Amino acid sequence: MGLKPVFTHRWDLSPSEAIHLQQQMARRVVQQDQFGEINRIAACDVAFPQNRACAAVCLFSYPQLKLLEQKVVVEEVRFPYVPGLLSFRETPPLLTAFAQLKEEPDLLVVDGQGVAHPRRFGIASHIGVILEKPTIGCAKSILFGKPTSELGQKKGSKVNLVTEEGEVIGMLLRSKDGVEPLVISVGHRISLESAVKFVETLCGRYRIPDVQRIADSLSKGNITAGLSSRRDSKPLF
DNA sequence: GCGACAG
DNA sequence: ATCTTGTCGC
Repeated sequence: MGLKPVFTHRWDLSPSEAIHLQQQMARRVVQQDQFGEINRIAACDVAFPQNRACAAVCLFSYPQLKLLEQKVVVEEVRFPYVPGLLSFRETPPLLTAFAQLKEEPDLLVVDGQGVAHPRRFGIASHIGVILEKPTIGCAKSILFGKPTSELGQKKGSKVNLVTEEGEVIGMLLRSKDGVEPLVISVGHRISLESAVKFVETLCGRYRIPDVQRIADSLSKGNITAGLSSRRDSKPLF
C-alpha cells in the first residue's frame, strides 16, 4: 500500500555529490506525455517549524478536486537549504508521506521546479523519477532561466522560460490578474504544454492552485475539514 | 570579483 | 522557508 520509490539512493550526500547525482538522474527525466486517464492528483509541501521538517501530501479526485486523503509526517532536517539542491532537504520526509497513501495518484504536483533548473533536475523531477509518476513542477518564482518576453497582466497570459542557449525549460503563467506569475515546468512523464493545461484547470480564484494551497496549509499545521472548494472543470484527457 | 539564488 | 501585527479589501 502507498506510493513507494522505484529508484533509491543515499540522501546523506555532500553538496558536490548531490550535484553529481542530479546530473546523472536528469537523464531519466521524460518530457513527453506518458500517462492514461487522470483520476487522482496528489499535491505536497513541506514546512519547517522550529528547524524540523513537516511534510504533507494530499490526494484529490480529478477533475472534481475533492479531498480524499491527507498524510503528514514530521522528521528531523538533514540537509540545509541550498539553491539548486532543495530536493535533498525536502524529498526525504515527502517520500515517507507518499508511502502512507492508501490510493495511488495518477499525477503529482510539486511546489518547486522540474526541469527549470541549472541541471534540469529540480525537486519535481527528482520526486517524479524516484516514484516514476507523471509530475508537474509549479513554483512561485524563477530559479533558473529567463522569460522570452514581457508577460501580459491578464489571467491566462503565458510566456516561455528559456536558458541562455534558447532551450525552453518552463512557462510563466499569470494565474490571476496582476499577480506574480507561477513558474511551471516538466517534472517527469508529461509535456510542458500538458503541464500548463493541468495547472490552469487547478487554479481557482487564487494565485496558487487549490490543491497546493491545501497541502501548504496542512504542512503548516492547519486542518481542512474535508472540503476543498470543489468545483467542476472539464477533463483534459 | 559581482550578482542571483525554488523553499 | 521562518520570524511577526496590524490592516486593507471583497
